[in-house]
Amino acid sequence: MFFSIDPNNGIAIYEQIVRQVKFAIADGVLVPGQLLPSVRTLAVSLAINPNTIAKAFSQLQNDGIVETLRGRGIAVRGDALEACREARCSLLEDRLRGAIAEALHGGLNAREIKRIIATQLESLDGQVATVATPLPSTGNSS
Amino acid sequence: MFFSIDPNNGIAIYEQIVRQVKFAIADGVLVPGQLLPSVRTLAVSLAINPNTIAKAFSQLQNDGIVETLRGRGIAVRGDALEACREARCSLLEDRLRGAIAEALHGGLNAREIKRIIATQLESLDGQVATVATPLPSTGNSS
Amino acid sequence: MFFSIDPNNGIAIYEQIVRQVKFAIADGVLVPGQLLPSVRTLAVSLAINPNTIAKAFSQLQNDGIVETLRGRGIAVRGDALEACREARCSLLEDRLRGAIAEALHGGLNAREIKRIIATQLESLDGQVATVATPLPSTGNSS
Amino acid sequence: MFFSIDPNNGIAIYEQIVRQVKFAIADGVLVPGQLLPSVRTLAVSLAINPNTIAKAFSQLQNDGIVETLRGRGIAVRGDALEACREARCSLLEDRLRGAIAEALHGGLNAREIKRIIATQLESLDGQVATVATPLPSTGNSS
DNA sequence: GTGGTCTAGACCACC
DNA sequence: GTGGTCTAGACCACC
Repeated sequence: MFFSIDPNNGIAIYEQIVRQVKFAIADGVLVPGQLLPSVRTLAVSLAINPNTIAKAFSQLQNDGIVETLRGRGIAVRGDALEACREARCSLLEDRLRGAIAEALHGGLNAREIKRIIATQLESLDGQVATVATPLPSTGNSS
Repeated sequence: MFFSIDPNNGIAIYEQIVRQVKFAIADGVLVPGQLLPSVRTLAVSLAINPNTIAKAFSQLQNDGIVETLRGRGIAVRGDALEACREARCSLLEDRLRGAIAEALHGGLNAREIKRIIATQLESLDGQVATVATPLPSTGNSS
Repeated sequence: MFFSIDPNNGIAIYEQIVRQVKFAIADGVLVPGQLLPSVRTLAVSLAINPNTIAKAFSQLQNDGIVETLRGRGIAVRGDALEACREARCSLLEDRLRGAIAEALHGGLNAREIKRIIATQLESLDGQVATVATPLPSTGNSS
Repeated sequence: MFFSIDPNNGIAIYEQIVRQVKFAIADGVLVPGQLLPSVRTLAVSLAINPNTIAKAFSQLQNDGIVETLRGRGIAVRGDALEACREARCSLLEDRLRGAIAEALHGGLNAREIKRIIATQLESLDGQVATVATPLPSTGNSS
């Protein structure tokens, strides 16, 4: 499964799911027409109540990202890719901006922030390298 | 006032206050022995309910950062500086790490993340400079 | 209370609430800035689960009709009136159109439908006359 | 085929089929003794799951409108005409009454409702005429 | 099997 | 007091 939920990171669980579905579409992991994992399947595999999953999917439907096929499941809409790419950018930028703003406001200067970020990127990049960077020939991706 | 509260950034308001008090101490804006602004003063100036301020101060007391001086107010403890410096680092690192982790997990690679961060640093650094460090020549602002 | 819910009329309860809130705003019964009845209050007075009320209010927020004032309640937005007037028209027209289409398709002709409608209007109009037609000078309101 | 199903009009699909069968009988399009189209035929022509058709037919049997002729199919019962005429009236009246009640409750007065109805009758009557009344010489279909 | 709706009841943050 | 989120479990319509 391509979702990883942290129930204590301050972001509501259903919101984490909404974001990750959008990211997966933006990334091509979920393609237009494809069915999302079912509410019950996700609920079991993430150990989360089905209502919470349903709430996330309902919001994705409101956002025009998915559509329900009665009795069959919930599918990625044909026009979702572009919207998800834009959403991913703005969602991630917002979060990074918030974190950086707090760091600056909290008394760190740009150099210290950059050093922290570089450290985090190194340690985190390794963990997801096999998933997120399947192109070994990129050369200097960092 | 050195607090800036965003009621919609996902972090609880009382938690934002706790963090910013710790940052102010780590930064030397608040020094050991100094009284915090009163609950009422802060509530009015931030347009926030006094209960929320009180909850933040209560948590600061639990964290061993401040102490109540009966009849006088709430003061920064003598041993708070070191704890706040450590807390600042870990709090900010945690938040930055979370944001970066989501970005990597969401399909951005390190280069793209660095570009976004550089952009945010440029735009934010300018804004904060005028707000957070208004006294370039002061030397001993406390 | 200005809501009347029928749990068995085929329309979801939360959807009935959404419609009636919009109608109340369109009608001036709820005015911009005014707080909606609280979730708990409505739940008790309508004998409906609070979650169902909350779901309705959440959809009203998605529709841009209301906004939540943290800790105070949910208020009608300043720009809700026009949107609700338009929504009322289209929602009611859709439902009337559906009913008429079924009647025509089911073998009634326009004259029979008009007769039924006239009968219903007479009996129903009387019931709500004091609420819905406060203008005695209209002359031929029917 | 004399059925037109709208999967999104709020009425359950099987219920739409039940109603339309009754209307067809009331209208003489289906006569006592006549076989209904088979479950499979209807399922294909309406692009609906056979289970849904079967559920509708089962309810028609419970309502005493049709009977199963073993090995031959499902036929309109000899005494169905009168029951369907009554059912048609009450079903359509109920729906029209519901729509009108909501319109009155929602703040429209009888005059506005009548104007909407007249508009709908005009536009719908034309469309339905070509489908439901294949008699080009009728002249005054209302 | 699928999602949609609803009830019942809990905890949280904020006023 | 206020709304927001979450869990647990039920029933429905449709496939």
